Amino acid sequence: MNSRPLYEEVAERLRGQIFAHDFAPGSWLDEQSLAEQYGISRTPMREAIKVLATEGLITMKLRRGAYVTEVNQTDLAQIFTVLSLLEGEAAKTAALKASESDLNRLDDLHLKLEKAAADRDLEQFFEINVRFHDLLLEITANPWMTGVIADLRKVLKLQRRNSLDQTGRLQNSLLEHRDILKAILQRDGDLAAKTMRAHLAQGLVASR
Amino acid sequence: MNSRPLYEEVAERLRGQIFAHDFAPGSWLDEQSLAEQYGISRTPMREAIKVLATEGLITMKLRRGAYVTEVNQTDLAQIFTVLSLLEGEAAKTAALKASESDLNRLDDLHLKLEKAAADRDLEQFFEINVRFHDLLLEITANPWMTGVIADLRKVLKLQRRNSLDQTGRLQNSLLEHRDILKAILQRDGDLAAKTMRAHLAQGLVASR
DNA sequence: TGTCTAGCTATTGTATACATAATTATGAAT
DNA sequence: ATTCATAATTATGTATACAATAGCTAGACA
Repeated sequence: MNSRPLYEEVAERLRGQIFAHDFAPGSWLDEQSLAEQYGISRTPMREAIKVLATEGLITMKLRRGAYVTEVNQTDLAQIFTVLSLLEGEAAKTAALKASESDLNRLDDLHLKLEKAAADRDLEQFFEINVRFHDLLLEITANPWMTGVIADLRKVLKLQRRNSLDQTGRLQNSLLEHRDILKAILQRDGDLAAKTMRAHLAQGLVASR
Repeated sequence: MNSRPLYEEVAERLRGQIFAHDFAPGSWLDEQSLAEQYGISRTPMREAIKVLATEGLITMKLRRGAYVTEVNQTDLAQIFTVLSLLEGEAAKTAALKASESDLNRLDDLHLKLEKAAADRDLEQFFEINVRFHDLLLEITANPWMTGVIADLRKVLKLQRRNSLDQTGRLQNSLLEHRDILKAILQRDGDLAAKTMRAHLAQGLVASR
């Protein structure tokens, strides 16, 4: 009756729990008790665990089971290096090939971001922020790039405490977004890439 | 007794068969008969299939089983776009931070590449070529970048017929490698990135 | 009291059995 | 002959059962 296999739903739910830090990085995942909690058998739970392990969220130890992956500061810096490069390129591509309607959508989203910032609505700001980045990827229309970025962002979510709540980070993030949008509206690809890279570099600093 | 779980060995073996085109892209993978062929039960076979599916080599269809992923020309172009960017950056980083001993190793490898080309030893040329690219990644020392590149290269291997056997491709590839090495030895990061991107762009053209 | 060994337990790894849904085959009716 | 409905088959999805090993506990001996 379900529209998708159980192991996928389980994988998604488990992912959510890991992102929510229900399980701390490094902690052991008891597949038996997890299966009981979810009200399923071990089989789909094991398959879901394999998926998350391949994604890098979980680390398998031979005959010792599954552990939530720990990412250290070095990992974070290296991941941000790759992300900056990719999202920078996406911003550049978007600047060059966005349609007029795309630009309107970007502008519209940014307005909502400004509003969320003015309202000091962190939750909302965070969500719109993600949508802005996603829209750039949508305009870039390279599913493989989008996929790679999504994978890396997943790993980031293991560690990153919401860095926007740090003093001034929200305001700075907004300023950076303004620069990015401006560059794109001017169709200045190189500037778009540069401002995006700077934006993500700040993200790394804020995550320390 | 085994040093690693069965599903991992199965995943590796299955990957190899897919790369060897034992199963054509788009073809159905009969998990039951595969398990019989491998002399194992369906359970580890299913777990291995989940791993390859997460890697993108296999596509799951609900209640229809597993199929070898088909990549089309658009996919290839998009993947090469991302690869060029990443490997270009790796070449740049390598040019800037390689130690003298690293440079010697690169030079040494390239000499072997020249020899393989002179001998018209395609097998050898292909292998040294891969080692050269890998060495650049090793010098760059960003495991996450290396991992992303490895993932994308896996998907490429689904489709790419060995493009080096095309007339003149080997010779051109060698020339491109010369340019890359020269840029790195001169520690010209931007030129290294540029020549590497050009090299991969040619790889895409050759794969058509 | 400390340490080494033996076996015990808990958990992973693997196999088998059962349930369910999709495709194909069969047959009847128009 | 073609089409639709229904049954049979087959493969996937899920659960349970069995096997094997790593780590722990307890007991014996120094």
